[in-house]
Amino acid sequence: MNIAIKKIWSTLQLVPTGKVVSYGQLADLAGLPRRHRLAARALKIAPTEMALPWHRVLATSGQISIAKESDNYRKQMELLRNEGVEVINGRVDMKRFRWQPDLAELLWTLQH
DNA sequence: TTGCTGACTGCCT
DNA sequence: CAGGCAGCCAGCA
Repeated sequence: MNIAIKKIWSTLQLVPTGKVVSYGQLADLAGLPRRHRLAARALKIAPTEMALPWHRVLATSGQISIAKESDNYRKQMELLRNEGVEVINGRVDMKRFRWQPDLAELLWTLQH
């Protein structure tokens, strides 16, 4: 499996409960600027048994980026609400819920 | 190699 | 706020 995909997955594990990131932000944090579409692909092909917090990734607009009719769409909304993230009309207020780690937090997280 | 597609973005109407 | 669209970059036929 592609090393870039693995970076996306491992970076996603750092996103704390109750916070969200955009695809582009996730790629940036993984050290892969301009690879937001790769981040999307990484989530799509991620094995279920990895138990990644895939639901904490949204479009930069705050919209859920899955087909509204799909089971996963409903599941993502449910998972987010379960951890305190407000979802209104399929959209999250990114100003309030975006994960914005500062350098100290990132370093701490990477050590544990 | 070429062309098309997509769980994306930013810009412009 | 909703579309439309070009740019983007892997994966796949």
